[in-house]
Amino acid sequence: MSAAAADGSPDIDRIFTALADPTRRLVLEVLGERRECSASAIARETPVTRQAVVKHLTVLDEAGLIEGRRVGREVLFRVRPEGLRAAAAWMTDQAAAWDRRLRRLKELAEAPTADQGHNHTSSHGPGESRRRTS
Amino acid sequence: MSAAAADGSPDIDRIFTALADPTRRLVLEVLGERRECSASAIARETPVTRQAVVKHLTVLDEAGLIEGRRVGREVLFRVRPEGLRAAAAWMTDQAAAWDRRLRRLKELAEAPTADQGHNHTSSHGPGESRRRTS
DNA sequence: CAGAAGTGCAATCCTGGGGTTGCAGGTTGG
DNA sequence: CCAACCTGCAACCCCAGGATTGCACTTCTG
Repeated sequence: MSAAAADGSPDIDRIFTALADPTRRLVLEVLGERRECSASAIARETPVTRQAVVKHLTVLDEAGLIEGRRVGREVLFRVRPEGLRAAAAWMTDQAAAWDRRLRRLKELAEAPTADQGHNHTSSHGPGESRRRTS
Repeated sequence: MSAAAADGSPDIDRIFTALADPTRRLVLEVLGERRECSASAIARETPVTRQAVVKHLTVLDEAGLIEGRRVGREVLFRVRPEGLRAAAAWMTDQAAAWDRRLRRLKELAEAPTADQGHNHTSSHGPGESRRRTS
């Protein structure tokens, strides 16, 4: 049942993890070209064993990037554009947020700010408690 | 020198690989909040050692998601929104392509097509030459 | 009904890469 | 000039996960 992408939460982690693997992207591509496809069918036209394909399909499904339905003795998978779209939206948002900060930083640098003193951080007082930095 | 994202090619593989790691996303987030940051600074406010941070910064840089400039004795990194944007665009394109095919498939199924015979594929002729399917 | 084709599951192998430690080389500031 | 701080390798540990093999079960076809 996918376990993800059921609602509006894209589950970024699963999606990026799924998309990070080349073989998985290959499988996705094949699935994108054909309309519906079984694991065995994909395995037949890629240099990957059926079992490996199944694993990848599972990951892709959990990421909400594909969905499968059982027909007779075989399971047909198809691509789910919404998943990718959601992830794309997330990335665009992030980029926008960064842009905002950078732009702000820039115009703040150009403005004749009076108080420019770097406040020394003052965070190295007693008790480091951080991880060893070497 | 990043080695990537110099031109218009987003280098999907590097970007997704970079984004797939949680720690790397954390580093990115920190870098997104602060305007510019050194590796040591990031290491100081995350549960990661400086060396690990450096590795992640390298990966992010090669993916074109950040850029660094040497100042005095330290190297300051900043986020690069364009990289993310490019990747997002790629994903959106993919999703669109899939949508197109699925839509086409659907209207083709609804249309009263005369010739509906499944053409049997006929691809299992002589000479499999594929990998062992078990 | 028997064989072929497809799926599901479990055990195993093995490489990649995230994380750490250790040390050497540069810069900065008192 | 010396101490503090930051960066830059390099070697090493360790485990997640990608890939394979083997077998049992179900479904379709002749």
